[in-house]
Amino acid sequence: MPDSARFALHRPEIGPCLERGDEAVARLMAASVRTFDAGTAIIEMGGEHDLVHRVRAGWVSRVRPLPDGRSQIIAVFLPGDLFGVKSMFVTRHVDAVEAVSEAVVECIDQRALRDAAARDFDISVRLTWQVVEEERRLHNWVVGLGRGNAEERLALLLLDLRGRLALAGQIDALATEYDCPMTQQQVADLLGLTNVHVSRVLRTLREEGIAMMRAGRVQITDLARLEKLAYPLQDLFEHAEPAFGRHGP
Amino acid sequence: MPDSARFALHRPEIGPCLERGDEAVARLMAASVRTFDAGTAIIEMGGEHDLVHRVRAGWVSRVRPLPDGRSQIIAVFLPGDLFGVKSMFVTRHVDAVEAVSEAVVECIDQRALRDAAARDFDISVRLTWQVVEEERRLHNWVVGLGRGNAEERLALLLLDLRGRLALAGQIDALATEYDCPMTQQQVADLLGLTNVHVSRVLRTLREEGIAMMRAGRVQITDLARLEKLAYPLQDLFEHAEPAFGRHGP
DNA sequence: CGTTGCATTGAGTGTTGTCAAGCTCTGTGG
DNA sequence: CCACAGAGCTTGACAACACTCAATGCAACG
Repeated sequence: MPDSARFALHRPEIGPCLERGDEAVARLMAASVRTFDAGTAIIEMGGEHDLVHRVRAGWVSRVRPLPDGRSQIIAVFLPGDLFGVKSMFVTRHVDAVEAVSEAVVECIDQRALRDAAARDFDISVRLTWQVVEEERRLHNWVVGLGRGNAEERLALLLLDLRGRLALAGQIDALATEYDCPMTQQQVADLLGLTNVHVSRVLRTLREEGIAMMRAGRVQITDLARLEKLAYPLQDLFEHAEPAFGRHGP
Repeated sequence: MPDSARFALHRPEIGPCLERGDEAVARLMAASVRTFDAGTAIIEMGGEHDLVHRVRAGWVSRVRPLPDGRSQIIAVFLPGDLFGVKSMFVTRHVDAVEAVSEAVVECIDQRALRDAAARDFDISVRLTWQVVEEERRLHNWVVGLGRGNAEERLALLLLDLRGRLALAGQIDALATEYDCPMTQQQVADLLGLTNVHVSRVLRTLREEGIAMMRAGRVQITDLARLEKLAYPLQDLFEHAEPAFGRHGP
């Protein structure tokens, strides 16, 4: 699946390292592949668990339900992403992880992965990249939620998903449409809005001829204007720039 | 400075490990202590740098200014916190780090720290703890920004700062007041609000006899009600639970 | 052919932002 | 000692944005 630029980096020498690490991780996990229906829990909230997961196909989300019924999606994981890397250091997890679409997920015991990382430097690079990349995305997301209005957040989301799907090799880098299995309620929980308002903002984007999101598919009809909308929230340095080259052996 | 519970954990056997690691890090950094005036930049935005920092005294913030003048504070670091740990893996940083109050900060080259971590397991535990803890805080913050109203966010902030200052040994664990050098504008940038609205919400908290924030000092006058306000956003498992006990030597 | 889940729309409300003015406090220079 | 400037905080009037509630539409599916 991953061709050349599965991991886009400013330090090109790391690319092959990450590629190999990713393949090695996938090989290690190949023994334990499971499929989850859309909407089912992959990791229960509040439980203890010792597994590091990797998305093989489908979309997955980290969700925090509030005691009063509200809920917030904290992150979305796409094919190729690792999640629960934190399991290597923390046993108890406060949020649930759910399948957004039908999802194929593989996993490995955190201890076995740690041993593998100790033996194979590529694997440890791959793990670290995931953590650093995740923190970068969280920072961007805090900015979007804190300072973006509904239109800006939605524009940012559509572009972010496009970019990540392209990196994951799911779509062409220049593609202007892609499948998106999220319901409007899920988009709302991710953007910190209500489903009703998401519907309204989508309507204006549609009427303006900028983008459409319908029947599980996103179509960007005016990329330039969409980017202009999201511009204030955009991370100017699109991708992290790991300095693994400096690592000793 | 740090007495018993500088690091509150569910796995008590890690406590000493973190204590020792923290002291070791502080010792390593003792050579390069600098003082910054309130409002000055510690790390410039967009620059490259190879330093991992530690706050010795004062408050520090990671801030992302938007091109149109808005800005969002992504994180606040208190005495004892490490920041820029990411420097060990990434050279370019997209946000600035600024002193909120006059701040005393020490630092070390990321490479030297990595070598030290390889030699001293306590140090690597301390570093990992910082990263995991930071991710946990970001997750909580995304929930607060996405789903909390102004009052809930402010209540959460006041309690969060209190808890962290207590862990940092700056105040007593049961203290109901503490110094807070942030201006209302900074609080607004942190909470994703305007300074005007922060002022309004503070007034209601004051009028209700719940809490006050004036002249650089926070006084919580009705802790129970403040906690009730923040309750929906509260992380039910207050502190991370590192599984370092599983580590091999 | 209902039922169910999701999306859409409208009307009314509430929270938060904007703009602008005035206030308090502090430090500075006359 | 006073006048002044500046920064930060407060307040009010108003506008904008997003939410709530409720009704309807529209598929997919049994």
